[in-house]
Formats: sequence, structure tokens, C-alpha cells
Amino acid sequence: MGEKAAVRNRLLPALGEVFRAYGYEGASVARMTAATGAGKGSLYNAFPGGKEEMAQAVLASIDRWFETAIFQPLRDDPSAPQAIRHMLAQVELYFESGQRICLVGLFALGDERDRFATRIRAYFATWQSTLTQALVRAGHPQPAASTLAEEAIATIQGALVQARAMQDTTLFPRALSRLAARLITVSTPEHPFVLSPKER
Amino acid sequence: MGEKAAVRNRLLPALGEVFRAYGYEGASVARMTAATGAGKGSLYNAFPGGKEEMAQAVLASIDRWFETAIFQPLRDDPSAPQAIRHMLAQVELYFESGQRICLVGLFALGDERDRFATRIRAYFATWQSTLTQALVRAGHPQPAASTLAEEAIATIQGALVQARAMQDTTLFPRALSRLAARLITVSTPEHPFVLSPKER
DNA sequence: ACTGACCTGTACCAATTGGTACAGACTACC
DNA sequence: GGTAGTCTGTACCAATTGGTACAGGTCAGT
Repeated sequence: MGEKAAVRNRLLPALGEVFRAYGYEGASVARMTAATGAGKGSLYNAFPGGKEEMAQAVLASIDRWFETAIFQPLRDDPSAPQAIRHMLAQVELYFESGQRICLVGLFALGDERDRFATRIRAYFATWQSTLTQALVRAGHPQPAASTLAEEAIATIQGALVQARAMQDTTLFPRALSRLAARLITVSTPEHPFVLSPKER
Repeated sequence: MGEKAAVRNRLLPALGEVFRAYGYEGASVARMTAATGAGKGSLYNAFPGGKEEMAQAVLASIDRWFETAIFQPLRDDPSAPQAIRHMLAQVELYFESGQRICLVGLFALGDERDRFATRIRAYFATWQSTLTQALVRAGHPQPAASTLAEEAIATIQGALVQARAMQDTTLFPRALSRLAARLITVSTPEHPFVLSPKER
């Protein structure tokens, strides 16, 4: 049955928040039972692989969310500028205006990076390549689009760190709106220059 | 006598690397004795406050390093553009071209942020204000300079995350050289427009 | 109603956690 | 060379760690 899968999906959000708050090492089983309300038995029944399987499942669910909410629109939306705007809006919601951090980014920083290397790398690589595609369709020249996508992702990750460090709730939305100005051009295929709205 | 202080300073680098690798929660005393070569007795003699005091001392030593190597030049160097170039060069060295992460940024992400809140905030705030100063002296108009400094710091933090995630050793230096182009203008006080080298 | 599979709380495990106690080694100063 | 103070390795502590075992409960299909 998919019953076990249902239980897992019910537990995943709370598990994700525990990993976010305490990191991989700091996410103890006690904290997980407290956060999920589920007993140890249930936890280990749903995730026989223990902590590692829980983290893998959380990362997989994050992947799924980004895939449908962000990557697919970037690939498929007939209006690339709208897909990019949609990405920024979804990012702002997902990270709760910078109050919530990126678990993939957190895992990338520590020792646990190696354990989840392929998934972490895939998250960043897919984001960059789909965003690059959309930027090209939005009128950016090829090589610049790739660089711009790389910069955009770094800016998002960095702004999350910075916002938490400064405890400034306005910082992340500000960074995103500056990004919007840089990513979304008013160019046409015949006139592919990058102009911020202010400059026209 | 500064003997105890000397011992502490000798232990600090290794302790810093343990915190960097495993985070605050994952930095166990066993790992610290292994990394420092010092016994438990020595460790607790040098840092009676235990783990928390060790982390505080490490953060303080990072503060000191940035103060002398980066913040003071940004404030005092008669040539602001040179101070900014110096900052980027020092940052590249300090973070080992992106192979080493920013401990302050790491602590900012987790639960331990609250414990070290003032120090973490001061690190980011001082960096931004001294960089803003230098940017103004380098010819950027006031409000834009502050924004640009904020963006620069976010870019550095984000690129560190991204570089580790992608396991790409070229990414961080690339991000820094793009930053150089954005931060260092060829303007004069009478002609304070931001022009990248390519555009002139 | 019976059965079989699944689910879950409790008790338990060895190992490790951060931290303390302290005996002895070392050192500097008289 | 004695002595006071500082270091440091070892043994130890209660608490917590991730993980297992399992008895009982729940719930479907028959």
C-alpha cells in the first residue's frame, strides 16, 4: 500500500523544519518526535534507514516542490519573463520573506554535503540551467544568461544568510526585487539590450 | 600572564575548522581534542566555559582578522578602489577560493544564531558600513553605495554556498571578479556614473 | 468474528555527549 | 632546591545519542 508513503508525507514538513533549525547533526530523534508528535516507533517504521533516510526524503520532497513550482514553469511557460517573475514570487513565499532558510544550502555548507552530494548538486544545477533557459527566451544573450542565472542563485542564497544574520525581515524581499530588475529586461529579439525599468 | 591567552590562540585555528566542518552542534569535544591534539584537560583549562566559550573565542578571532585585514583598509586606505580590490583579494585568500566556508554565515543559519546574535550581526553590519564608506569614496552616489555593499556581501556569502554545493572550485573566484567589475568604477567626483571597464 | 498485516508507544541498548575531579607533571620565582 | 601555581592526561559522571525489540493496538479483507 501507499499507506506508509502517506505517513511519510505527513511527517516530512515537520522533519524538514527540524533539519532546518538544527542542521543534520543537531537534528536528534528526540527533537523529531517532539516536532512531529509521532513516537519513535512510528518514525523508524516510516523511515527504516533512520536519520539519513529522513534527510533524503526531506531533500527529495524539496526537489519535488521546486520542480513543479519553479523549474517546470521556467521551462514551459510561454512567457519567459512571467515565469521568472513567478519564480521570484514563489521563492519569496517559500522562504517566508527570508525568515526560513534553504535546507539544501545549509547541507551544502557542512560535512553532510558529501553524504547528499548528488542531490545537492542537482538542486543547484537544475535551478541554474532552467533559469538560464528562461533568461535566453526572455531576450538575454546566451553566455550572459548563464552568468546571470548563477549570480541570481548566489544572490538568493546569500540574501537568506544575510537576512538571518541581520535579523532584518525587509532585506530578502528587497534583494528579490532588485533581482527582478536585473533579470527581466524590456528588450525585444531585435534589440536585446539589458535595460532596467529605471533607465528607459 | 598572557600564557593562557597564548594557549587559546594556539588552539583557535583548529577549533575554528571543527566548527566550520560540523557546525555548532556537531562540534563534539572528541573532535576538538582530535583536531587540536590537546587533551580534554587542556581544552577546559583554556576555555572554562566549554563549547560556548570556544565558539565565542573563535568568532572573536574572526572578527579581529576581518577588522585588521579588511575593515580598517576600507576605512583608512587613501585609495578607496585599491582598498576594495584588496578586500576582494583577501576574501579570496581567506575562503581559499571558495573551498572554505564562512563560519559566521553558517552560525547565522542555525539555531545557534540567537546565542551569538550580537557578534554575528556586528560582523555583517560592520562589513556593510565600511564597504559602503569605501564605495562612496570611490565615487558611487550615497544611496546606491549602501545597496551595492549589501549586494556584494550577499553575493560573497551566496557564492560560498553555491561553490560548495556544486563542488566547483572556479565558481567563487569568478563571482569575485564579477564583483570587482561592479564595485570599482572609473568615475570621477564630477562624473559619478557607474561604468564597467568593458563599457568605456 | 477471525485473521493477518501494519502501526506505534515503551523499554531497552551500547556508544557518545558535554562536563567535572583530580593526581601528577611541569614551570617560574625566590 | 623548595614551593606555589599552572598545566594536562585519565578516570569518571549523568544525560543524551541513534537505533532495536517487541508487545499490544488498529484496521482491512474475508
